[in-house]
Amino acid sequence: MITIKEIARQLNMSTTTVSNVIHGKAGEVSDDTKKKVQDFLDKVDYVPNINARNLAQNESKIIGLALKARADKYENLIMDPFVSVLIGGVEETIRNAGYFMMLYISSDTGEIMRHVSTWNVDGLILFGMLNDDGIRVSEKYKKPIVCIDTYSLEGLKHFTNIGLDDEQGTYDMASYLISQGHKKIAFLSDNMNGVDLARLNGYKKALKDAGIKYKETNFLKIRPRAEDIDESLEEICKRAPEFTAIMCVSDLYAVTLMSALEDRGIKVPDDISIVGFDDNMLGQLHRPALTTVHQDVKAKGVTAADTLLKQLKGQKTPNQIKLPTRIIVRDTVKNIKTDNKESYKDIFSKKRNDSYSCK
Amino acid sequence: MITIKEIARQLNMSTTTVSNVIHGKAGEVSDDTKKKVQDFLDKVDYVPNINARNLAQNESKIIGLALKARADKYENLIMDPFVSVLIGGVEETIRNAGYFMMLYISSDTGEIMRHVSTWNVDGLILFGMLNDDGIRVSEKYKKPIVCIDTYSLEGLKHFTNIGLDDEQGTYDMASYLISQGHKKIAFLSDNMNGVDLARLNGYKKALKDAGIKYKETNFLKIRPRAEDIDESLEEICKRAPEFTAIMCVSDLYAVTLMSALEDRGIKVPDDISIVGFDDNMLGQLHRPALTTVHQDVKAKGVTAADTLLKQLKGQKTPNQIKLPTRIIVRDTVKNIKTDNKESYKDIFSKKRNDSYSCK
DNA sequence: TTGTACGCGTTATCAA
DNA sequence: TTGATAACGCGTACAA
Repeated sequence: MITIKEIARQLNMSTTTVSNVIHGKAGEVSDDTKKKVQDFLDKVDYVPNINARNLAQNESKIIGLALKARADKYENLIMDPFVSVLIGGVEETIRNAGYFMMLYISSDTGEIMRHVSTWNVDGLILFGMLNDDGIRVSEKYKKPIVCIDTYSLEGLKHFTNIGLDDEQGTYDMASYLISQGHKKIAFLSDNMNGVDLARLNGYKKALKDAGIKYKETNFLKIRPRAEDIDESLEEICKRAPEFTAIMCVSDLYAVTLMSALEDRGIKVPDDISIVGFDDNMLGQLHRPALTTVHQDVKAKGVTAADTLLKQLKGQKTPNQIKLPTRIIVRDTVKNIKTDNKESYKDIFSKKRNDSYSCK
Repeated sequence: MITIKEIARQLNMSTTTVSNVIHGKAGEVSDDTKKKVQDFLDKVDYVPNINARNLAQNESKIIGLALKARADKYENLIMDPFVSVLIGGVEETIRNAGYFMMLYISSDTGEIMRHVSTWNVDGLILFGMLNDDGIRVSEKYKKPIVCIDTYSLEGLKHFTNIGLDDEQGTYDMASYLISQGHKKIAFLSDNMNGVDLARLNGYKKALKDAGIKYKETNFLKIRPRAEDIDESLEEICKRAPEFTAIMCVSDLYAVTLMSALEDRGIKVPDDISIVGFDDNMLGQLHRPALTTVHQDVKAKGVTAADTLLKQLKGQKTPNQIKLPTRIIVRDTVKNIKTDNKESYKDIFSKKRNDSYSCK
C-alpha cells in the first residue's frame, strides 16, 4: 500500500501537489507535473487509504443497511426472497453512486446503533423496525435515515419512509375474491403489526364494504420457525375447510401453505382458493401459478437508497413515499359464483402468464 | 460522537489513561481512576471511531465478501436462493466473531480489487471466480483469501477453497436415475466451467460406468437472462421428448423447467423425470417435491468465514475443504424399469418428506 | 504553482 | 500509576 507521502518523496515534490492531482484540482497544478504524477500513480496503482481519508474529512462513504430480525421469525432472515431482492436493489444503487454498503443483521436495536456509530456511516437504511424502534434510532443517530415498510406516523417526523399501499393491495385482492363469489375468506399472517396490520385492515375493509362480517376466527396465525412450522401448518390445514379462500400476507406463506394443502389432498383452486402478496419467484414458479398482489421489491430498495443519497446531497425529499400495488390474476382462485357470466378475471388481468423470468 | 480526548479533558486526565481503561489494561490503572472513567464512559455512551483505530493499527476488522456476477446470468445475482443463503451464513459468522462484513457485487475483477484495497479489508471471501480470477486477485492482495466453489488446482497454492463434492453428487444422482430404468438422460446447465463442469463430469462418469454412451446432444443449454429465458425454455421443452429424465445443475433451473413443462402439458414425473441440485426451498416447496442433490449452503458460508477467521488468527487451515452431498429422493423421478420389483428409492431415502420448514 | 504544517481520533512508546 | 508525544495517511488552509 503506497502512500501519498511516499509518492511525493520519490517524485521530489510535496504531498499537496500529489493530492491535488489525485483530486483533479488541475487549475492549481502545471500540466507538466500533473502528467508526471498521473503516470506515476497509474504505475504504482495507488489506492487511497480510506480510513485516513474518512478520519480527515469526518465522513465514511458508507451507507449502513440494518435489518432487524424478528426473533419469532425464521432463523435466516435473508432466505426470504423479499429480503434478498431488497438487498440487491439497495446494494446496486449504493455502489453505482460511489458509496459502500455495510450490511448488518441483528434483532437488537442497541447493537445496530453501536455498529452505526463506530463506523460513522453517512446514512442509514432501516428495515424491519417496529413502531417506535425507528424513532429511538433517529434520536441517537443524527444523520439521514430512510426506513422501509415502517408504519409509524410519529416516525415520519424523524425519517423518510419508503412504503407500499398495503391496505389498497389487500383491499383490491379481497374485493376480487368477493367478486368471484367468495364469502368465507380467511387471512393468514404471523402477526398483527405494521405492514401485516395494514394488509389485514385492507382485507377487513373490503369485507365490510361488501357487507360481509369479519370474525376473529377468520385470522389464521402461522408460526414460521422451523420447530413450529409443521404443527402450525397442520392446524391451519385442518381449519381450511371452514373457508373457500385464504389470503396470505406473503407469497412465501401462500406457497408454503399450498404445498401443505396439496400434501393432504386438498386441491388448489378446486377445493380452496389461495392468494399471496409480493409477487416473487416462489409464486411465479409454483403450479398452479399464484394469484397475488404485486409489488416491485427491487424498486423499493432502489427508491430507499436513492432517497437517502438525495438527502446526503442536501436535497429535499418527501417524508413518505408509497409505491403502488396491483393485482396479478393467475391460477389459484376459483370462480364459485352460481351465475357464471363474465369473469372478473378478464377485467383484472390484462396480460396472462407474466411468469418468472430470472429478472 | 464523543472522543477519548474530550473525555480525558473533562476528567482531567490523559488520553492514555482513558484508553487503558477502555482496553481493560487494568494492571496499569488504579482502581479509583478506573471506576471514574468507566462510569463516565457509560454515561456518555462512548463509541470508538473505527477509522482512527484502523489507521493507528493498520487493520480494519472488515471482511470483504465479493461476489463476481457473471454478465450472462441474471441481472440480480442475489435473487438466487443459493447466493442469499450463502450471504446469510457468512454474515452471521463474521458478526459473531466481532468483525464486519462489506458486501460487494461486481462483474469486474479490477473493481473488486480496488474496493478491497481502499478499505484495507483484513480478509477476503470470493465467490463466483472463474479459473484464474482468484489467482489474479491473490497476487495483488496479500492477505488471507478464501474462495467458495472455485475449481482451480493452481489456485489452491494461493488460497483456501471451500467446495463441494460436486462430481460425486451428480454421479450418485445419475446412478440413481439409471437404477430407475432411465437411459436417455439429459444434463441441463448454462455453462461448462467450474462447478458446472464438475457436475457434468460426475454425470458423464455415471453414464459411462453403466455402459451408456454420452452424446453431445445430451447437453441442454439454458440461457437464464430475462430476455432469453422464454425462448430458451421453449427450445428445451421441445427437445424434452428425446429424454426420459433431465438432470438440472441447480434447483432453480429444475423448478423453472418444471413450470415450463407443466405449462405445456408435460407431466412430471409421469412424462419425464426431473432432478435438481442444491436442495433449497424452491424444490422443497414445489409439488411434486423435487428429487435433488442436497448440499448445505449455509454451512458453506459458515465454513468459509470460519476458515478465514482462523487464518486471521494465524492458525493453519487445510487449503481445500470439500463438503459432502447426499441424494434426497422426493417425487419427481419415475421408476420406468420394466420389472418393477423393489424400488431403489427405498434404499436411498431413509426419511421421506423432509420438506421445507423455514430453516 | 508548489510546499509547510496541522488536525482528524486512536494506539503505542517511553519518560516522569 | 499516569502523562506527554509521536505515528498512522490524508486533506487543506495558508504561506512562500
